[in-house]
Amino acid sequence: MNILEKITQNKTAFSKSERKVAEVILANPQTAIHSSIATLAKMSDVSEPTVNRFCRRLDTKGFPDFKLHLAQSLANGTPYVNRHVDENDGPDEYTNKIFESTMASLEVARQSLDVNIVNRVVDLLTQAQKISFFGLGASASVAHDALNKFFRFNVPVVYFEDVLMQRMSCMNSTTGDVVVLISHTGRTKSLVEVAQIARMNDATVVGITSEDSPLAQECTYVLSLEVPEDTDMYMPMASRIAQLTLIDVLATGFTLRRGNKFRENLKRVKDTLRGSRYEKRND
Amino acid sequence: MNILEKITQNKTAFSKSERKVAEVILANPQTAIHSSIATLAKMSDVSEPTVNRFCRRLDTKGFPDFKLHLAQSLANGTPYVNRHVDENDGPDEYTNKIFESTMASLEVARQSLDVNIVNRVVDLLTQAQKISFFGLGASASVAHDALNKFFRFNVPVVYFEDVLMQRMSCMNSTTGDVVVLISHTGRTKSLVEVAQIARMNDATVVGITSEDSPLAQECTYVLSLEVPEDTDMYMPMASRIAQLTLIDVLATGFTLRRGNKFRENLKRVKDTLRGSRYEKRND
DNA sequence: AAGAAAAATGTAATTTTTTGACATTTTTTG
DNA sequence: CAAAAAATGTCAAAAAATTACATTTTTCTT
Repeated sequence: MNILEKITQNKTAFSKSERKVAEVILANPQTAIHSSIATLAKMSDVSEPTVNRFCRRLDTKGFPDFKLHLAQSLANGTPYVNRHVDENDGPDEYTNKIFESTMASLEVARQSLDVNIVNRVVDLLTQAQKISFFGLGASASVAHDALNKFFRFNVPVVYFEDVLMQRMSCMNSTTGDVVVLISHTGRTKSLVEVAQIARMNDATVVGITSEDSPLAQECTYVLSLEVPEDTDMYMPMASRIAQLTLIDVLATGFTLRRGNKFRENLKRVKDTLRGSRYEKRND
Repeated sequence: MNILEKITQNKTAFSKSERKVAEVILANPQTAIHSSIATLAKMSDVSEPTVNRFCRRLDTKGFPDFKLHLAQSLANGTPYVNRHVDENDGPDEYTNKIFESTMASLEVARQSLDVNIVNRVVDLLTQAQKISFFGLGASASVAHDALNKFFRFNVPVVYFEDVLMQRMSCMNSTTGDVVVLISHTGRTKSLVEVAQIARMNDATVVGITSEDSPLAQECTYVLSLEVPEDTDMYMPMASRIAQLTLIDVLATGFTLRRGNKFRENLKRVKDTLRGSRYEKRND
């Protein structure tokens, strides 16, 4: 586990002096990894062995080993989630915190994803007669995005924002149709009902939602994305971002599965757009 | 830059002994970060100062500093490979590659962002009489998402997918209105025209687009997001994800600026949604 | 609330690790 | 082939981290 999160979590279990060390490190981890144990001890106003004991408590071999772990936590690509925006943050701070926690959520999401199901869903999609993407509220824009991506593939794809339209669309579905439902919590009543309707009409229902949710129970396949809950108010909805990335994964899997001829086709679609754009200067 | 790549690249510039060190490190970087300079020297069959000199040649302060860099390179699991999806990737591979490249793009985007402009745009938004979010194609879903987020803030916010509606809406704009235009390339003709119309009608135009693009030229403020271009076909549109994250940043800045009473209000909106959801079991 | 036990912390010495100075070897170049 | 330059190693000094132990603080018992 990320050692910065570990520090944050264990904070209560620390002794008074150890907590002082923790504060200093959390306040400025970048400085910490470039300091010697003596410097850090002075900054925390404790003795050197205390810093050493602090390191050991976090299951590291000692101070140098601790620094290694810390460096890894700070490395690009593995930011830590616990960077919560608070009231007094300036633009610089909240911008960085949001980007970092978004990246961290993506990492968590990736790990929670079951690749086998991804593969099976890609299979399904390539063979589908019709694909529908539905979501409500914040997830609506994700469905919207999916529409955009899959539309280029020249497959029959459908998206409605309106619940009634979603229901009607599902009423008319048949075997071979795939309905993809997107919901972070998986507790939105109307969406669960849409799932039921789709299933009753022999469509295959794929849920992009959290495991064990009411929605998940109604789905044929569940692509579960466990993203840290947006506990506090400022927390951006990282779930959407994870969902979008998953859509990218599905779209990519789709393209790969369809093979070469299909990809050429895709290129033609891209070229068609050119007319609506200003040319790029060749500089 | 990733230090492992750096070693690979500079390999030719190294001296004979230094190359020996390089080999040993590249062969087993994990071992390297947990060894002392003495151990590593013995493994490479060179003297300790040689290892030290090797570290310095790579622009590090010394051996411990080198280990820190190395640890960071090793942090995100897959160190020195360029992560592009290729034809022969299995589900496991392309899933990981997409997640990783998305995270990497976010990092790049964050660094390209000018915080001062973020701050000024947040200012603008908090004082706006009306906020419009417009985008076309893939960026439409980003605008859609922005609508969702800002709608909760109980401010007059507008979003149209249709170009004609966008134009009409801008025709009617006045001083105090803010129009946010989203486009990765900034070369979509109709959107550039929308920007011109908005400006002619005294609206402030904010562009979320790439610097120096035709669209950027027409904007009052440009939030430039330099995201690696989707050069190859499989590359997902990471730009959207960066745009969404930026929307999160703006929304967060907005909330912070509005202060406490506003946040309580926000909580009430959230509570209202509860009726439409299945309760979470308390387990 | 006093005193004993346990836990936490600091001091100082020891050990380990890293670095610097300089000698020796190897390589390069005219 | 010799002289200069570069590379490498040896050894000692310096820096850093760790250990052992003393002192202080906290906790628990009576």
